[in-house]
Amino acid sequence: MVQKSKKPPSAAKIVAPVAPKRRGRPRAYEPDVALGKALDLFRRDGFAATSLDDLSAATGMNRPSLYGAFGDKRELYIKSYQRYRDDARAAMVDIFRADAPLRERLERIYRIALDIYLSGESGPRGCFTVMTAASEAVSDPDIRTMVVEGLTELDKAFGICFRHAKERGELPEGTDPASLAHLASATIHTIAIRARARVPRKELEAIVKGAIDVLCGAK
Amino acid sequence: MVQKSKKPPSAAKIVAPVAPKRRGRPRAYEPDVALGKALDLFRRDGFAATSLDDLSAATGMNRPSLYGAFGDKRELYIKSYQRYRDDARAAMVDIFRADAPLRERLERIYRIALDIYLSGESGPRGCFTVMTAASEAVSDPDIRTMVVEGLTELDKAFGICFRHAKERGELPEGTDPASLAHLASATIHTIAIRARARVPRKELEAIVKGAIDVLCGAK
DNA sequence: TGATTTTTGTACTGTCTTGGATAATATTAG
DNA sequence: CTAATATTATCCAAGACAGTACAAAAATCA
Repeated sequence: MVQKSKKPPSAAKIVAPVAPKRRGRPRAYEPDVALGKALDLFRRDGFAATSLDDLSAATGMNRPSLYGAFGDKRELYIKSYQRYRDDARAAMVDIFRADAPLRERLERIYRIALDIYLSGESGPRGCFTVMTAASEAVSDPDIRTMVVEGLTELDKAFGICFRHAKERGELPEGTDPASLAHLASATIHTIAIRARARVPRKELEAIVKGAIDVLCGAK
Repeated sequence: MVQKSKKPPSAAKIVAPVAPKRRGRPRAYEPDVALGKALDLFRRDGFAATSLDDLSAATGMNRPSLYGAFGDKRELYIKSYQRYRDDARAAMVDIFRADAPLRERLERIYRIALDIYLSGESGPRGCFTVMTAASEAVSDPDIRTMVVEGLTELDKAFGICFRHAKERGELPEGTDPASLAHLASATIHTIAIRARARVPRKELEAIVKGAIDVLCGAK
């Protein structure tokens, strides 16, 4: 009922990005940008400290519209988190798939991570997973599942990186790609936390540089 | 006024743990254990989601007593965080100071970290700094300062570890102790996050083991 | 004993909170 | 033009919330 099918089951799914001629009064908001605003709020203040009034003000939608579009607060939070993960994945997937030397790939991944964590008008926004979702994860099984998925996805992506590098001889024979992958993920996590504490980008870049040196087996 | 001197300025500071014969009605609570209960709540639910009623119920103190003893909610949160840091430091300082081989020191540190993060009746409690304090750090300068202090303190402790190890020849000549220290801290952070997502101890121990292998330059 | 001091217990205030009910509005379908 | 439909805008209800006022209670001091 909440998410009722938006169209009568038409023969073919039309992917028309424009005017499917909906029936009633037109929406005064764009769901995508509204969700983006909600994401920004949740990311800055967390679940509990973000009120529906805040969300209403930020999205320009009034309360009933919010409910109609996204469900209750928790559903909106989860949809925001999904959006965040989708965005983050989209920003990194090309680099993970790219056919570049290990060091270059790592440099590019961490540069993007820093961009994500440090952007934001009212201070660095940090990582949704680390800053707010992980907190909710203890008490909310659905969020917990998403967090675990996100963590293992990152581990795996790094894992593939290091395995490739080892196969190409970029890494010494004895190295364990899985361990290096976990350390690479850990570096993501530590800079997310430090970014949130307003550690300046220069320092974070130094930490990243040191980590890359170790992970690439340089000296 | 909040923290008024508890005794009339006596000649010598008496460290008597018993009955200094206070004047009025005796307290029905012990400040230390009450603060511990408050810490547990804040750690589980974060600042915003923890209400004064919750705190009142958990500590057994009623609202006015809470205010009298610890100040308002934010002050109580900060005092809880200080308590957490004191406890964590106390649990690790001996190991950091101990004169043991690098690998053994790391193993002991991480074992204690896991104990801290995984304990708790209603699920793993995670790390106060990572789970809730870092979130508040963007908007609250005082908390931010405490978080940064905590992070750098850990970095430094690990830094001393690795520098010692290098001086003793436990590490190859080219290694950079500061980078290894940051990776050791990052490992602390990553297990704190994963613990909160209810990743089982076995897996966390495997991650730690892999990290130690890399950090000790094994293989 | 009576005065003083400190803490407790109860009750209160005004604000904020989530979620929803209702009516007005804007569009399409026939 | 009329009916159907989807969205908006306004308002409301019930409860949670932080913080405080005030009197009763329990101790020490003189």
